[in-house]
Amino acid sequence: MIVRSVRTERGRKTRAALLAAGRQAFEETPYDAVRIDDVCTRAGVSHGTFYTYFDSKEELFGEVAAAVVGEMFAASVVGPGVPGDPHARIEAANRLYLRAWSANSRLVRMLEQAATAEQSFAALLLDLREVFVRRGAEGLRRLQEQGLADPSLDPRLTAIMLGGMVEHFAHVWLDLGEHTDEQTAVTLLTRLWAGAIGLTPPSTTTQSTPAPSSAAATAAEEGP
Amino acid sequence: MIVRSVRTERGRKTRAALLAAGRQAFEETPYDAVRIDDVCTRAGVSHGTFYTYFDSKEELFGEVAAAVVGEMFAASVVGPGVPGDPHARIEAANRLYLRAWSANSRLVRMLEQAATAEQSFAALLLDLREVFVRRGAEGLRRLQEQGLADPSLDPRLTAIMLGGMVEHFAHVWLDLGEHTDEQTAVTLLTRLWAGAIGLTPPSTTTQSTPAPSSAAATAAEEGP
Amino acid sequence: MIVRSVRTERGRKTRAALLAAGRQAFEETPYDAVRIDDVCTRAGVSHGTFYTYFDSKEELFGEVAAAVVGEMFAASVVGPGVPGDPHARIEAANRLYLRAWSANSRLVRMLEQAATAEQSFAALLLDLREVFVRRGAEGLRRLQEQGLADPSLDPRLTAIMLGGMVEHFAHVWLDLGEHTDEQTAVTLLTRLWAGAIGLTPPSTTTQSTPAPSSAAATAAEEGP
Amino acid sequence: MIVRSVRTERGRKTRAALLAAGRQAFEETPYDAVRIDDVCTRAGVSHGTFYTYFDSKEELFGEVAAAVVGEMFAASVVGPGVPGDPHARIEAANRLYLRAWSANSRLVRMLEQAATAEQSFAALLLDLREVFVRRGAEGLRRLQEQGLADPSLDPRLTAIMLGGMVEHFAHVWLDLGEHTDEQTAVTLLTRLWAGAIGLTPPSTTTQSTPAPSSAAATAAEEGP
DNA sequence: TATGAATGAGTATTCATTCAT
DNA sequence: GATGAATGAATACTCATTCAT
Repeated sequence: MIVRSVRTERGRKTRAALLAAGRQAFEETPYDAVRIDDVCTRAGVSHGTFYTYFDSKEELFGEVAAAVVGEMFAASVVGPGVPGDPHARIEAANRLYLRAWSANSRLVRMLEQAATAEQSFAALLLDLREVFVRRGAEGLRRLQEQGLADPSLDPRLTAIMLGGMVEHFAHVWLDLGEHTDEQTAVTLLTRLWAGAIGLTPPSTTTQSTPAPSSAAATAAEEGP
Repeated sequence: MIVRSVRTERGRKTRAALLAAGRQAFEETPYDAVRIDDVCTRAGVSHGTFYTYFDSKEELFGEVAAAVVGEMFAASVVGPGVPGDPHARIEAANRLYLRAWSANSRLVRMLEQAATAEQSFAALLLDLREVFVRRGAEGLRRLQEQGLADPSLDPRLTAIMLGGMVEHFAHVWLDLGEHTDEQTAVTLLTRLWAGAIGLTPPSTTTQSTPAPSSAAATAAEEGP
Repeated sequence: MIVRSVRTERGRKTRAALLAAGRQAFEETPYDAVRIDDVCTRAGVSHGTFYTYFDSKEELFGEVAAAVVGEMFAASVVGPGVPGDPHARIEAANRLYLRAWSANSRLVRMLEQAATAEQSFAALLLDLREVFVRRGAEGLRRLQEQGLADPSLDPRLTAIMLGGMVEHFAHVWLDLGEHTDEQTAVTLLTRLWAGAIGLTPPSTTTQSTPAPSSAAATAAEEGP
Repeated sequence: MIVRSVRTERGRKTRAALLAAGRQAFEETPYDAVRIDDVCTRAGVSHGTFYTYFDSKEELFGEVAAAVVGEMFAASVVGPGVPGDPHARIEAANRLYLRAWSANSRLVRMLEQAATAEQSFAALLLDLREVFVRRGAEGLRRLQEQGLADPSLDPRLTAIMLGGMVEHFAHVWLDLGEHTDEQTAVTLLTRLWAGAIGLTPPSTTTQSTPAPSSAAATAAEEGP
């Protein structure tokens, strides 16, 4: 079976079922504990059928991971209508960041795990991280240019560190069970982030608006 | 072999060899890929001998992990002779923090992985994290009391987030190959940390306040 | 492979081959010495295939034993056309009894052995024994009602003892190599059995009593 | 260690401890499940020590079995003062027979099991059985000579069958949990035995004694 | 395409036995 | 003699993958 491309409607459905079943399985079960039989059972197909569509568990996981990463890319995009207030924009970005990582926490962990064994997964992971890093660095650079953030900070390294703070918190919060609510977490992450980059206090910028977060409600288009 | 307690010098050496070999193996190989026979070969004993000292791979890993966690506890203690300057003390703490996690990055990742499957490992991991969180929260609280840090920050949550930033950076830096040198990393982490908590710049503060140095004297063994 | 039900003809054949091979192996080899690989080799399948149909050696043995017990149940039924003469009927029953136990002597011994370790086997064994005990007790009770046997004998206990005599003799005869021929054995067992229950000699009784033959008609399918 | 004969007092004690521990273990545990380590633990010696006294588990079991068989030989001897009444003498013999087999039921079963694998054990078992068979055949022959039992019965085969009845009942009674008390069992076994060999009813012999069993109370010296 | 039976490499684990101390 | 650490042969079992139907 060399031609893996699906030809018929029926085949497309089977493939989709296997992918969905695989994603479910990888979310619930540690990587090595995921059995192809489990996936097939969930998908309602026989074991032999799996190999019509995938060469191995690795290939299946690769596709699942790529799909997840694609979703995270999409989710990370701050939509149009972002307020001008930098603080509100950072908050909006942090909320998206936290949600994106929270939604796929298990699978990202698994991807990290798989990355230690397979080069291709490591590359996928780096790609994923790079998107967030670039976005963060870009936002910081813009603030620096506007004279709103400490200009001596290295944008890339700073974005890695502060982005890592958010990403890591998503893990601690969801996987390790640290108790807090999203609003509290986002607010604090944003304050720390703002303080860390020396963001000129909103008091100067938004003198008349005591509630930056209310402005954030209609926010977005791009990260900080 | 029900009695697992080692009775002779020879036995103690063999056990130590197995532990050392296990640690090596767990550092180099993904958890599920570690074979008991690999460990035995490294330790220079037959595989039957393994079961004289451990019941399973899990038990071996448990001991290895406990040892690593113990080392990290020890390494996280900021020793005496630290300068009284809060900024310098944060930097010292961050350096220790980064080194502690860097040195055992692989094993901690593995512990996280193992924690998803075994409750006991999850508990060990929480203990480990808690020590660092407490230390961080305590340091922040002291600075707040001294009027040197933003008093409105929740100490625990802030410590989790900023500690996570350091911990996560250790991972990105070492495991994912982000290029930078330790000094640059520590300096930046410290600046971000200090900015995040609103640490009053030393130059301004230290002049008129004799407090920091005297306070530092009684806090010499604790991080920020 | 959770679904153990066989779906195809091929599967049914393989399963049957494993059962047959297992029965052979258990007949030739002490229980603990039976290797799953031996069974697979006899059945001409790889050892992986074994686990498609059975979870363990115990499960295989359970099915083999159940089959044997089923056969013994069937073989113990004294068919129609048995003479009405009680003595002749006891003889017929003893012959069947002896043959049934002789044919499966090894497997029954093995079942006894297995029963010391596994509760389910003990239950199977008790069931098997109970069938023969009931049949014997029932036959005796009928003879007692007809005034042909000592009415003071406890039917159940007597059946256990005399049945045990036959069962045990099958073992001594076949497994321990006591030399004699079946006819001699059956004749003697029958004389002892008849004497033990005080069976009224047929010559004396049958003449004036039309009962035995009529009674035999309704007891044609039951042993003594 | 070629010389296995024990030289010192200490050695004799250790050996005895191992034998006792082995007997206990073999009584409680199926043959293959008996671990040499168990035996050593019970005996309070280290594993290595076992091999100072025995070559293998088989050798140990051989000695244990020989000791048990020796005891059963001894126990089977009906002591002096046996009453002349044949019925009482049969009862006394049956009681001894039942007790001897009951006391060592588990070990005899194990010996049977071991006999299927090792020739030497089979021989030991045959020896044991032979003693009881001889004794039974001899008793029957005597009764036949005295005109008290059916002279047409083959003494050896009859003794095997009736002896088997007792032996087998001991097993069913003790190992399989058939409920009854010893007195009931012995009385019934004796009645069946007596009836089976056509023993001339006591009424002829002990006219004035309506309670044969009371005479049996002071019985014994030899079997029937 | 789908099925599910067959395969066998790979791994953990047990335990009798040996041997240095 | 006694100890207990070391050995490794023997075996059960799993599961990804192949293949005939």
